[in-house]
Amino acid sequence: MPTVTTDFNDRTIEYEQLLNDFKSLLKKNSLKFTIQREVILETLYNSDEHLTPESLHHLIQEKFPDLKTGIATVYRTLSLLEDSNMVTSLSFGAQGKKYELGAKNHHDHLICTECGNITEFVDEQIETRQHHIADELGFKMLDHSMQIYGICETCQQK
Amino acid sequence: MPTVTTDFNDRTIEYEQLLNDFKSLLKKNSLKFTIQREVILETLYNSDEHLTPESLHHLIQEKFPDLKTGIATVYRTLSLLEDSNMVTSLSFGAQGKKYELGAKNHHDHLICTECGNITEFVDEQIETRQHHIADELGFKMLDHSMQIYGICETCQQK
DNA sequence: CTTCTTGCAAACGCTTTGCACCGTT
DNA sequence: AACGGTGCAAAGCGTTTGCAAGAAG
Repeated sequence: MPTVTTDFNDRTIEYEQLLNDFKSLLKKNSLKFTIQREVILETLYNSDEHLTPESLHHLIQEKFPDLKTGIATVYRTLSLLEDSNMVTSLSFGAQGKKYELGAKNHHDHLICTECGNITEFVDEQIETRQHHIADELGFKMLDHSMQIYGICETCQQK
Repeated sequence: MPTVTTDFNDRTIEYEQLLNDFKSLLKKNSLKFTIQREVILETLYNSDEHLTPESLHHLIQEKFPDLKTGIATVYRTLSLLEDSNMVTSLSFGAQGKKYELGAKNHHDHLICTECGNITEFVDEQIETRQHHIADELGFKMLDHSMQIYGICETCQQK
């Protein structure tokens, strides 16, 4: 073994925590831990992209062709994960949703209207204000999402 | 004529401006001004709700049953209005979009996850930060939307 | 009279569901 | 053994489109 790669270790530990959370969640609800469910979680974890159910399905078919995972299972698992707040989604009208693991740090999104790419950001001032606003208006805040739409640097140069 | 009702006058003037904008838009693109298009704009204007294409269609069928406006026309007109930035939409995954006139003052949304109702708000601090963020990340900002999800006062009491 | 618009119905694309078989517990 | 999960194909549902008839310019 070469010298320890902290990055890799961090990722590994993070993933195992995630996997354990998932297993606990399943147990708590008398649901079963299956290979398909694990592969979906793992693929989400290893992707830096925001994935559509379809693109997630494709990734899984490429990496684990033997499993023959059906798209229905991908949808069912994503719903399960979203209901338990392990993943979050962004909506795109009739074009569906894109999903990402919610275990990552919270962040908001800059979406390029030309190429569809998504850049993440966090701004503490905005986070703080959101809590103030919900309080003022009598809402019990559960979640929030913010998207800035525009043209990214790359597309501006075209 | 009775004494002037400023509220009514404001609304009327506002609507006529809107209608003129719409007519200009159509003319500029060699499109035609039809009764259906006018009725869609008017119904959007007279609604305080965020409307789905379906609910907008229902409203129109109730108020103008003789027109027999088809849902396809509602969709086509909403797309037209959205493309020209006269209306804005909120996405709800596969459940579609809700539309509102964009001519109103800009605002963000508090969405109740229990009853689905939408409360509007504006916060200048957040508006300002959004511009800063887009600038910092090299985005040419075109638009943005922010939603806070939570449980509204009414639903908390249930 | 030309061109755009409309309503209708069919097509579409993403998502959900019913079912028989299979895997986990 | 019992119970939930899976893949498949069909159904669902909101949205879009092709087309012939109709209205606007």
